[in-house]
Amino acid sequence: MKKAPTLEDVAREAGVSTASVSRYLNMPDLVRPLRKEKIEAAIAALGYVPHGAARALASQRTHTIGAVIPTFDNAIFARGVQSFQRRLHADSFTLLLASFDYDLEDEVRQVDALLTRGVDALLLVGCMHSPKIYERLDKKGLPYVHTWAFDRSGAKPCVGFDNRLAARRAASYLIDIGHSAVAMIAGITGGNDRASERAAGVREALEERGLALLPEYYIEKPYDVSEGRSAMRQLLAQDVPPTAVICGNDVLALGALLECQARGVSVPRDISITGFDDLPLTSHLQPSLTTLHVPAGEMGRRAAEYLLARLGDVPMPDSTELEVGLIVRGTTAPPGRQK
Amino acid sequence: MKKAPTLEDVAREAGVSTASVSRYLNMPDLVRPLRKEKIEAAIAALGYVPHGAARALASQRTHTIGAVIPTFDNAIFARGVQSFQRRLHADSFTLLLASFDYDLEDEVRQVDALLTRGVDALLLVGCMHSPKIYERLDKKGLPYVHTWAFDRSGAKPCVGFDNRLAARRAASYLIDIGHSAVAMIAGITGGNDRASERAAGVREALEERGLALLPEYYIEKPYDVSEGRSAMRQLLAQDVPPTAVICGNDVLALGALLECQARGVSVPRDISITGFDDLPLTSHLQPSLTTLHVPAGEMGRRAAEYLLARLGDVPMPDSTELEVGLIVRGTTAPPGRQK
DNA sequence: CTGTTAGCGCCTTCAA
DNA sequence: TTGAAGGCGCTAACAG
Repeated sequence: MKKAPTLEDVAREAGVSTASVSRYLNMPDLVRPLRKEKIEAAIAALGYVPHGAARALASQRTHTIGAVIPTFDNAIFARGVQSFQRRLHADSFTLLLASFDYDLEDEVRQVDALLTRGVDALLLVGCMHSPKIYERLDKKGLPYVHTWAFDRSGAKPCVGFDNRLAARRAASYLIDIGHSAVAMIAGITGGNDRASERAAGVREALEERGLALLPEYYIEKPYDVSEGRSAMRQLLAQDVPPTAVICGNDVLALGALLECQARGVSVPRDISITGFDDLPLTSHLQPSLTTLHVPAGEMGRRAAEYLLARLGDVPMPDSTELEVGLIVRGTTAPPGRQK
Repeated sequence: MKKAPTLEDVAREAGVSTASVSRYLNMPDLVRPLRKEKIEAAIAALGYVPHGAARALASQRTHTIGAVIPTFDNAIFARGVQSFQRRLHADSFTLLLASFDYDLEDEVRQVDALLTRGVDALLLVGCMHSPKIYERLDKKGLPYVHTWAFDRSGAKPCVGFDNRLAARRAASYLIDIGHSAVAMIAGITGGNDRASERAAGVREALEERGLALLPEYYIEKPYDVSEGRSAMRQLLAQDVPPTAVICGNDVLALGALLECQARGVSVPRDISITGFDDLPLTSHLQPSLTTLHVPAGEMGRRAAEYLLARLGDVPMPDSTELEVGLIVRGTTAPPGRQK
C-alpha cells in the first residue's frame, strides 16, 4: 500500500505553495491561470486525490449529508432516496445512508454514527423520533428535515405530505361511492407515525360520516405481501365481511388483492381495495390498484434542496407540503353489485 | 452552533490524559476500571461524540466501507445491501452507499468520491468495471469484492453466483419438459455482465441441445414491469409465438405474465414463463412464478465478512460461490397442452 | 497501565 | 494574488 500523494507533494511538484493548491481546489477563481495549469499538471502527474478526512478536520465541513431511513428494503424509500442522492450529487455532496429496521432506539445509534462521521445535515423519515435525536441535533445546530410526513404545527422542518389527510381522502371516496362496511389493513403503527396517521385518517373520515371502524375490521400487519394476504383472509372469514378494504400501503394491498383472487372473491365486484404509495407495479395489476400517489421522487429532491439551502444560508421555507393524489383505478367500485 | 466538546475536554473533565480517553475509546481493556468510570462519567456529562474526521486522519482508518450499486431502485439490490450493512454495523463499520444508474463512467466518479471519503474497502456489483477503477483501487491497495456475479478465472475476488450457469439451468429445465420454441426477454446487457451472462447462458443451453435462440425470440428491455409487458406483446404477435419465455429478472417476468393475463393467454397452458431473482412477491402471484432464487441476503452478509476479514488480516478465500436454485412453481409446464 | 508528544493532510487567517 | 504557519481533534509510538 503505497503512500498516497498529498497536497504538499502537489505543491512541490508544481513549484507553488500548499495554500495555492488548496485555493485551486476550493476557490479556483482566486488562482491565476498560469499557476492553475501547473497545479493541474502536477495533480494529474501524481494522481492526487484529496484526503476527505483531513479536509473535513480542517474545514469543519464534510460535504456529506446523512439520511436515516427505516429500511432499504422498501421500494418507496428507495425511490425517494435515489432522487435525494441525485440532487445532492449535483452539488457534489455525498449521501451517507443508514437504516434502523423500525427500531427507534437503534435510530438514535444510527444518528450518532452519522454525527460521528460528521454529516453536515440530516434527513429523517417521519416526524416521530426519540427526543435524544433532537437533543444531539440541536446541540450541534445541525440542519435537518423530516420527510414522508407533514407536521401542521410548523414546529418541525418538513418536506412531505399529510398521511392522515391522504388516508381520509381514500376513505371519503369509498363512502362517497356507497360503502359503509369499510375495513382497514394498516401497517404496524407502533413507532411509525406514517402508519398511525393513515389509520387515524381512515377512522376520522368514517366517524365524521357517522360510520365506525369496527375493531374486527381493523388489522395491523408488517410490510409484506403474505401479511396482506393473511389479513384479507381474516377479513373474509367474518360473518359479515367488509365491502371495502383500505390498505396502509401497496404491498399490503397487493397481498389483499392476491388473496381475493386466490379465493375467487371478485374485485371490485365483491369487495373494493385501495392501497397507498402508487408503486409502479400497481397500475399493471389486473384489476389495477386504486391507490394514493406518493411523490417520493419530488420529495427526495426537495428535501435535498432544503438542506442544501440551509447549509448555504439561502432562505427557504421550513415546510413544504406535497400533494398525495387519489388514483382511482380498477379495484374500487360501488358496493352491492352482488347479484 | 456551539463548539462540540473534544476528547481533550473529556480528559480534563475526567482528570486524565487524552491518551487514556483515546484508549478507552479504542481499546477499553487497556484502561483500569476506576479510570474507565471517570471517563464514562465525563463523556456523559459533556455529551461527547467522537470526531470521525480527526480520528480518520490520525489513524488512517475510517471504519467506513463503500458500496457502489447500479441503483437503489431495485428490490434485489436493496435486500443485499440491507444485509451487507447489517453485518458491517455489527462490527461498527459504517456503509457509504453510492449509485451510478448503470452509467459505467459515472461509476468511476462514484468510486473516486468514495475514495476521497476514505472508505477502507469497497463492494462492487458485477465483475465488469472500468479499468480506471481497478487502477485506483490497486494503487491504494484497497480491499474490494465483486458481488452478484462470479468470476471463474479466480482473478477477481468475488462473493456471488454464476449468472450464466443459473440461466442455463432455467433453459435446460424448459427443454427437459419438452419446450423447443424458447424465447428470452433479457435485461439491457450493455455494460451489465449480470444481464449479458444470463442471456449467454440461455443461448448456450439451447445450442447444446440442438436448438437456437432465434433473433425474433430475443428481446432486451429495461428493468420495468411495463417493459416486460411490451416485450411479451411483441412475442405474442409473431406468426409462431414461443411456448416458453425466459426472463432476465422477475420484474420483466411479472410484466410478461401480466400481459398474458391481460390478453387471455393462459399461463402455463399456452406459454411458460420463468423469472430470475425470486422477489418475495413472486410466490404469491397467480400462477406463482417459476424463477431462480438469488441469495441476496446471504451474499451481502458474506461480502461484508470477506472485506472485514481482509481489513483484519484474517485469512479468507478470495472467492465464494453461492448457489442459485431453480424454484419451479406455477408458470411453467410442458408445451403442447393446447387442445 | 498511563502521560507526553509529534504528527495525520488540509484550510485559513495574516502579511506581504 | 500568493506564501507562511498555526491549528482542526485524535492516535500512536515512546518513555515512564
